[in-house]
Amino acid sequence: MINRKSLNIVRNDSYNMTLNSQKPTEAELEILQVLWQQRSSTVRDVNDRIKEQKPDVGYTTTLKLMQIMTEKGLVSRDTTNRQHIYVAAIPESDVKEGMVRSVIDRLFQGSSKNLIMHALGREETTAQELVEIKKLIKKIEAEQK
Amino acid sequence: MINRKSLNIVRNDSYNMTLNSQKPTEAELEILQVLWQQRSSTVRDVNDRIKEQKPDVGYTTTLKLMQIMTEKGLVSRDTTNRQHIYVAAIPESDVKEGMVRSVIDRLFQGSSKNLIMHALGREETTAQELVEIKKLIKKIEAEQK
DNA sequence: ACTAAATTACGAAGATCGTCGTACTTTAAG
DNA sequence: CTTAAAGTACGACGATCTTCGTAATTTAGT
Repeated sequence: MINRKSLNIVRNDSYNMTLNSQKPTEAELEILQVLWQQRSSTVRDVNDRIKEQKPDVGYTTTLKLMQIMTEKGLVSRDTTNRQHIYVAAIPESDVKEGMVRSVIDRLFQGSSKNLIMHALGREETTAQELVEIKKLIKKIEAEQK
Repeated sequence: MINRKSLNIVRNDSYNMTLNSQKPTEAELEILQVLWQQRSSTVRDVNDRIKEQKPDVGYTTTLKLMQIMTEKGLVSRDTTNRQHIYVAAIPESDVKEGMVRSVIDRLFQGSSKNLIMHALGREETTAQELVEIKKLIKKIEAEQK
């Protein structure tokens, strides 16, 4: 009677323990975007930037989020001065890779190719971009030999 | 004083009203996967399938989820017989497209190409697959002229 | 016809997330 | 030194998601 739920929790916990750094929440991702772009920022900076897209986000909301992200290890901060200076603690590439892989696994049978084919079919790729993609493919093919 | 929060809610509501059909939750997505694959299923069927991956999911959990999904319009069901028969009410392609676009917008500067380049760089594409991709590119290039 | 098993309906609990108000602390300006 | 402005800490709330227990209903087998 103790098992079902607690087992689930345990499994999910360890699952997230592994993937956590790649799975920020929606709001956390927005903050990380700013930090990746600016290299380091104060809460004020981040909040100003986010307000450009979402004008109604309160300052303490961003602050609280960033404090939680510190606990989670998503960001780290320098608290020597009054205005804490935050930096992302996980690389953008890891998050990108984690999210892309998640989409591939959940919707494209685990196949990169399936995702690529889908993306190509979106009618949003210009002729120039197709050339660049072909170039990359050639490079990969060369390496595979 | 009434505004900040309520405005946010309104915006998010209308936002979701539009995207809702493309944004199932995690658990809802798993159920939809089964329905897309089987065309139609009972709750029992779906639950059995999900248990293959997550052995601890209770039957009533799946049932409740599917009832909620019915309210949301994500699935529809035939209730003439005792065992209700469920089918997905939104096409897999819409959900795929919605999620791919979301990833592109949030992590790849809105550029399909950036996502494709990233996916290509994952070292998981075989030579054969690259050939197929090139074939598709050629086809698109032909259409673009 | 009766009981056991299977099914549906539904309320409620526990988690997480995003939100903010408020209290406290620090700094800077006069 | 006092005070106003700006920053941090933190508790709490509402929404949403996932979970399950329990009650009510239907079916099937004997």
